Amino acid sequence: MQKANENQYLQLHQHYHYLIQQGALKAGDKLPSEREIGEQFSLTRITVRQALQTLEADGLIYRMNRKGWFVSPPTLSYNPSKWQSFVEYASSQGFTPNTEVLNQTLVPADTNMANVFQISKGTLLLHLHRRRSVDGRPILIEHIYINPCLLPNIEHEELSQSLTQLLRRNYGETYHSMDLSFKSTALPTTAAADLGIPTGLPGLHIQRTNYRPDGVVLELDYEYWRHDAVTIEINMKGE
Amino acid sequence: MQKANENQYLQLHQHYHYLIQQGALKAGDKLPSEREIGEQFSLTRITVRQALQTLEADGLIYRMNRKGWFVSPPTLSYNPSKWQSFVEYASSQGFTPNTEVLNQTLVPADTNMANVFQISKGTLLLHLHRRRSVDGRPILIEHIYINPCLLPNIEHEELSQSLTQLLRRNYGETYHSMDLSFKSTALPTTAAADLGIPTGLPGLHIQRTNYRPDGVVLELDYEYWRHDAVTIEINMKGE
DNA sequence: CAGTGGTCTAGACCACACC
DNA sequence: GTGTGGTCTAGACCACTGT
Repeated sequence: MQKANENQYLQLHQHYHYLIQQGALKAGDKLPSEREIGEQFSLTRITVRQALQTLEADGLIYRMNRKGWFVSPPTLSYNPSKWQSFVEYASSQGFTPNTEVLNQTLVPADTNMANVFQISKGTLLLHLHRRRSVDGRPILIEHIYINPCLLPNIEHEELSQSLTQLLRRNYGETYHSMDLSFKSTALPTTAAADLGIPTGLPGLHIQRTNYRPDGVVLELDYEYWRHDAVTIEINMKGE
Repeated sequence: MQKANENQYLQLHQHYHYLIQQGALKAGDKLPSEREIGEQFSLTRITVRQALQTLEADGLIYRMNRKGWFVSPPTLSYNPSKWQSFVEYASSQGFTPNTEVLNQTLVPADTNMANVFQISKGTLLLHLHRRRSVDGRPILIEHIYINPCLLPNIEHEELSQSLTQLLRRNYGETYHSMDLSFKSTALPTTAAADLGIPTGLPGLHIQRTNYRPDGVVLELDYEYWRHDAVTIEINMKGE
């Protein structure tokens, strides 16, 4: 019943914030159940959940659907200016990366895609839908569109590997420049489902367009990241 | 009482999502009060709030403290690779930008700052705490640290203006390169308070380090953005 | 099966904004 | 003042996980 300086959910938030920062709770540790926490602090489950959701927004904890709340591991650092593949930068940071191809189809280009790739509407594009994980935790959903005319037989390659490396090795293609767009937004329902997390959680949406040296678009990439899984690092030279 | 295909809060979410996308609700429009919405759809306030918070996570609506919920305006596009000032890129996108200096002090460098600026611990740094708005809506809190030894008398300048332009005009300094780091995280309590929004909302944290041509650090900048106010755009050349 | 989080009801009081 | 969102109580049932 205390109406002290602080709201109760913020006090509970600070409690766990402290435990995690001090290392009393470590990455991957499971928190007590919401009901247990409620009993321990004489709080309603709703209040407990508000505290947990605030910690989740901080990126300090995450939930596995109906399994419980867990302390978040450190974030992956993603540096587009290094032109490294996911496997390269995840491994070099001590994570064990994994890629799954969820779907792989040829789809006709709509008006927008036709514009981007400078092809006529209806031309078939390779659509690659992948899920990438580190240490067994899914953190990223990719939707990649590639113009197969530029890369004959690419659809018969093993597409769970690094596209960067695949293109270099088999087709001699080399990325020349890319446009990136970052937006913090809730994960779309489908991406959240693919990641196994509830709809509406904050996420990071990245759109990437890769160009060949001659300016032709090689690859269009929509990425949906867990908001707490990644830090973007970029080094810019100018001006 | 319907336990149909969809949760009730997701149905309500879709309802407003549709209204906003169709333009029936426009940027800046106020939504009905939580209690009114609850009556209209026979839902509890908690369920209504869950739907509203999901729309907020999408960036479609935002709240003004105890005033109500409003439809979000379009995002500001921030392109660090263009080396433009806030005023330049906000104006060119049709927004009316504004900058307020919340605080301006000389602070002794701690160990970390001393390392970054390659000065001895305790040397005085200029700390600039600013709030930036577009069309009257605060969207960004800045904490800037500058080594005043490199820029004599800078503390007597009008510091609500663009630092980029100020440095160019008065000191001949020109940025040469910068390191950027982006992280999606909840806004710290103080930043949320400065922005007039509740603690714990998702936000975008940007850390920027600006270097002189000789590699000396000119400026260290911590930025906290509303998550729904900005899209980061970057063009990279390589490799 | 029991335990977990996910959703929801039907209220309550508070602090603050606006009039 | 009244009305708003902010916080909180004390329950409930459901869907799914792991045994």
